[in-house]
Amino acid sequence: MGERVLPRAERRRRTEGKILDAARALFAELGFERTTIRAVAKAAEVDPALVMQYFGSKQQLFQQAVRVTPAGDGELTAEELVEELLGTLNVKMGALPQSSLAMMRSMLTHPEAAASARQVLGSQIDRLAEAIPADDARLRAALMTTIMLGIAVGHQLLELEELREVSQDEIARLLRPSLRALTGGPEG
Amino acid sequence: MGERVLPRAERRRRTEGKILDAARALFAELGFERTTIRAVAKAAEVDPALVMQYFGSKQQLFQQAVRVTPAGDGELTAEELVEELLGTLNVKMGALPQSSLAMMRSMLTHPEAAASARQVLGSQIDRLAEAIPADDARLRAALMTTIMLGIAVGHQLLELEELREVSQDEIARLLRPSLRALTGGPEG
DNA sequence: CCTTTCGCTCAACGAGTGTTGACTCAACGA
DNA sequence: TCGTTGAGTCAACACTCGTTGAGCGAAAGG
Repeated sequence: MGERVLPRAERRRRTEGKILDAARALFAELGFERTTIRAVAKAAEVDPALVMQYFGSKQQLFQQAVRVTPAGDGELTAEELVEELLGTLNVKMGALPQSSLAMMRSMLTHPEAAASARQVLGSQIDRLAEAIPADDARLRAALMTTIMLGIAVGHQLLELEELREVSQDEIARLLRPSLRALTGGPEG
Repeated sequence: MGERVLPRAERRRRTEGKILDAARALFAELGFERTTIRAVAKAAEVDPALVMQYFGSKQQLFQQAVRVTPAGDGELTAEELVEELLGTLNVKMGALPQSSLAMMRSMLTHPEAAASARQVLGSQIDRLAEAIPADDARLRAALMTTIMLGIAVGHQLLELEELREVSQDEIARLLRPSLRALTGGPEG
């Protein structure tokens, strides 16, 4: 019945994938501490010992699960910058990748997730700062980044109803002037 | 030397206070999961069993530790509203109360802390919405609240250097136009 | 064919956790 | 003065967790 016998390499690849998917989902929902190897194994329909054998430790499993693709590069104008930030909002609304949610969920309580978050946010700040023509560009970039962080936390993790019951377009429309106010200009 | 004998009631009061202070500090630094009853007891120079005897369970100790004083009331204009938000920033910068930090630290990973955070943020949203003359007042209030949440998380919990190395006044000055943009007016 | 490799499971260990009950002893009340 | 209360301690239980090592059975390779 459909249960084809797979070559070893392919079988391994699929099992690893199932474990990583299960780990990402649980880390994203519960955070590092409340997620147990046993629960991951059960969700992946696998023995707990296999998870250890493949990933070494819970810590390394977490690292693999939250490994994130570095953001793009390229010169930006201030306006493009705002639209890009609001664009990530679109992604966030629908389905921010489980790996990012997993990192965010644990960033306040798991030291390694915190370090990872600082690095991701830091590089986003660097990127934004390049596009802001002001001597306090880094501070402005940091404020824009933490603003988006707050929205993501409130919407995705705390699931505030006031944000959940409206469309991403409406949020983007209201947020645009607030971000624009930070993109530069001495009167800002 | 100086170790006066205290009446029972006073002695109890002080011991409870020491335990609560230690609990708040540890919950604020480590979050709910990583904070152990034993560590709280050690920091309070007390036996772990006494913590249980006084507070019933780790859960109830946490509830007592994060119990927060409800925010003030009163009518506000839109401008006063922005200044009040930026004012809480001043408090946050220096020493946001340990009880609030404890709640925030755990709000992404501890269900009860999440519920408490939703309630606190929700009542702040209600309060702000009353001062905003627009039909999407609640959404605007929610955005302002999550913006401040993002700043607090980035500054107090993630300790982003870009925010830590500047004064609260400078942050307030840059943030003011962004918040003003949300206080009302059909032009967004 | 036989041997080796390896995906995978089983059972267990050791450490740390929240929590409990029996106990000690000084402050209290009559 | 004497029994009672209650603050505080000690040792342990029951449980869960991450982690490990031995072993099984099928695929791989010659």
